[in-house]
Amino acid sequence: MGRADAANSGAISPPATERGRRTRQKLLEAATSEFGERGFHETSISEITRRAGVALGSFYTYFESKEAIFKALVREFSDGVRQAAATGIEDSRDSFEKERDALSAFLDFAREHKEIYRIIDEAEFVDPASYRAHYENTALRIHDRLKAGMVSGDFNKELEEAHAWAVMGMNVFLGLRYAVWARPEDDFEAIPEIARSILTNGLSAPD
Amino acid sequence: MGRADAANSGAISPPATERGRRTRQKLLEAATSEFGERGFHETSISEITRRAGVALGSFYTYFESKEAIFKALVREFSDGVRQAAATGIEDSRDSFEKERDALSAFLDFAREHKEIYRIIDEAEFVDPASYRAHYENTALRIHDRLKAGMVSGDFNKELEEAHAWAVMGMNVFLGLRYAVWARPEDDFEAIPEIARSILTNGLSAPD
Amino acid sequence: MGRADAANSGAISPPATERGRRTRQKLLEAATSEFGERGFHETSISEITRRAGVALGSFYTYFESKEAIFKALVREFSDGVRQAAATGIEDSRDSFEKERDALSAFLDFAREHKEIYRIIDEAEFVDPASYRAHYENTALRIHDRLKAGMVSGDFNKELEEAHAWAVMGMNVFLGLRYAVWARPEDDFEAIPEIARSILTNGLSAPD
Amino acid sequence: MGRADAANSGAISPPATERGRRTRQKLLEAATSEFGERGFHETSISEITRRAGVALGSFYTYFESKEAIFKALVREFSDGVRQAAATGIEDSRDSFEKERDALSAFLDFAREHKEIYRIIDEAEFVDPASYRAHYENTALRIHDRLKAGMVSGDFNKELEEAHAWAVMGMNVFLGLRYAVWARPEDDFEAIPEIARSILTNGLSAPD
DNA sequence: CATGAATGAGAGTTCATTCAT
DNA sequence: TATGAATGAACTCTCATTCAT
Repeated sequence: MGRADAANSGAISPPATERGRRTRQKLLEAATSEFGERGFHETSISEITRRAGVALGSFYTYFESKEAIFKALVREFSDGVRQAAATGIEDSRDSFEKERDALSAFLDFAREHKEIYRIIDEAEFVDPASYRAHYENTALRIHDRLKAGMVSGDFNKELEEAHAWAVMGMNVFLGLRYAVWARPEDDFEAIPEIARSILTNGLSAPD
Repeated sequence: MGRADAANSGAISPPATERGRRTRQKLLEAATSEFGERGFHETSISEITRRAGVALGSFYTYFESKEAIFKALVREFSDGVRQAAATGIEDSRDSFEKERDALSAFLDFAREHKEIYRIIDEAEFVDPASYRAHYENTALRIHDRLKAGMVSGDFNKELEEAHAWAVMGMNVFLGLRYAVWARPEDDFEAIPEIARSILTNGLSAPD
Repeated sequence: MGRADAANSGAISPPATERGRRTRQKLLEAATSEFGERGFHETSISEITRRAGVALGSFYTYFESKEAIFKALVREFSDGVRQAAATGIEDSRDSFEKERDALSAFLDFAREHKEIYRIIDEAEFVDPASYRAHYENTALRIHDRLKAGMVSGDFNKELEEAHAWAVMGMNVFLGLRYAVWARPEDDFEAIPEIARSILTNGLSAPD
Repeated sequence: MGRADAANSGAISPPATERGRRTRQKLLEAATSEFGERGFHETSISEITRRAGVALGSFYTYFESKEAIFKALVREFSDGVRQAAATGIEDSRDSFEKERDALSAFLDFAREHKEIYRIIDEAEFVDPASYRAHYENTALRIHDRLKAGMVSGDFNKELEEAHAWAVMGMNVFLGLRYAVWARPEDDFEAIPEIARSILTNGLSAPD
């Protein structure tokens, strides 16, 4: 495979010079903004290059196609989410705190990178494989945390994949509402704790 | 309203004949399939009309634009979800059952109308207002059920809007995984009960 | 020729009923307004029928094509101009008055039928033969008046076709400026007299 | 201005290379011929590019739309008329000769650029503002000449705007008849002198 | 590496006209 | 006569991609 890739005539090698690296980076940043603001189909390569301040033709020095730069961004954001969560739970003291802190880190990430929703969501149409991979990988990681919590005794022993998807869905929609569609009156700091209480007690009234 | 509509010269009036009604319906069905299979941007009007078995120009007898038929479908599906849930909870005996049954009805609906995810999700890009309206309205309805459950004593008195979004996110992602991305080995009948247990006890291990 | 026309399968016969006559008239009036406001190409048959309050298909009961109704209007206006001028000079006492009164009648006609310029001018593109015929016929009539004035001794004996075109151009542009593009501050009643003075003395300073 | 233009993302910047300048010029020439022969609505962009020998898409590298290239041509011709007249009267010895020579230059220009009538006349429908501007500016320039003739004592002191429009109309229609619709038997060289005689003595018989 | 002109397939949309009712 | 649905050719415009400089 390595050789096959090298043989792939249209393949693009990483920039060899510092100047090239900077140009590539400017393109990625411009694409993030444009895709985030207008979406994939409403964005043209020429808008990306204009925003990046480079010539139209230069785009193809760094990316094979419009899809290619989009995929690169999806991967970048997918990684960003993973890392944010991983870092966020380093100091958590139990499994419930872990889930709360993972959500909290995710919300922070989403607030700083508002484009993430539009880019990952649009992957459903532009690059379905990335889209599915992102959510399946995320679910796997959550599932792993659930398993750890089962072992530690915090969580019910019967949890399965569906629980991981339920937690993920909760997180994603809380992010949609309180990061992307945040309103001035929202107390967004309270959200992670709300999620934790749901995972701890569900919605039940106290006995 | 009547006059304003009449003044809008390019506006489209509902079909005046039975034949017209049938043609419009055929177009809606063809569009559902095409948008569901290929997505909005990969679908051309001519594919829709070919599938519907009418001439290209006939499309514009019934819809102002590609966006317009898409919006009509989003509204239709958004309504379908609402109705499915409403019907599904008619016989539920308590608030927890209501949530379980609503999810169950939604999963059934999604399994029958696999296109719904692609169409509603793509609304984020094609018609953001519908997309947001769909989720905000759905959250409102869930919130209303939560309030009813608080009054009835089933639910914790502290539930708020965020809880509704959490429940909605859980449902949406369970639908994504177990209706849209269902695998043969899945026991999808068990899903609603899993959701109910989360809402009842969270993920906690029994005391 | 009469028979040949009758044999022409697509040919349209004059309305047989009073109702038909009224519908045809409504179409002509609607077309006058639409062509006058938007021009030939920006006007669609459906706008004409909507304005006339009849069904789209009914248009073809009365006119063979969009060009056909346009031609009918050009002819109507061309005739209107001819008649207005003819009536306007009935009481004129000499050849100079005749020209003044013809212009005056034309200006009145154009003020009442503002659409005339757009319709006759657009004939240059829609039906060049009518356009040319209109101006050549008008020039011929003016030329005839010039000849009469030469015979009566009012006019210089050397006048020829070019003089007729010059007079016509003067009239047409005075109409453009003082009927179609009239400004509130204009003293449009003075215009015919100005034209007469030009035809009488040119622009020369008095000796 | 610079910044405003740059901000207008879809705006078209002047060709940066010599090759670009040539392509733009070829398009203008092809458009002149096509609009002149068929008119604006009967001409398609693809006919223009075919005649220019460039690809369809290249059109939009240089012009924003079919209207845009048309406007550019109207401006060009409007300018051409102005210049032709200005040059034509450089050696005229009095005000009457000036008018004669201006007309003569205009007739020459129109004979060399037969498209001018169709293009300027069609502006009435394609870009009414240019059409009106062309004639109002032309009338202003004629009016200025009339004023100069009043000061010099050649012309009657009472001349006003209407006289300018009358002169312009005369010229335009003499051009229509003797440049655009010229006939073999016409003595077109005599036309400017005829116009001069009208401006000198009107149509009156000599005393 | 950078530039920007050139390409052309492909899309959405319009609308004059026809025709079954 | 009147209706309005149906037709499909034709058009303008977009834009990802290529390539000569």
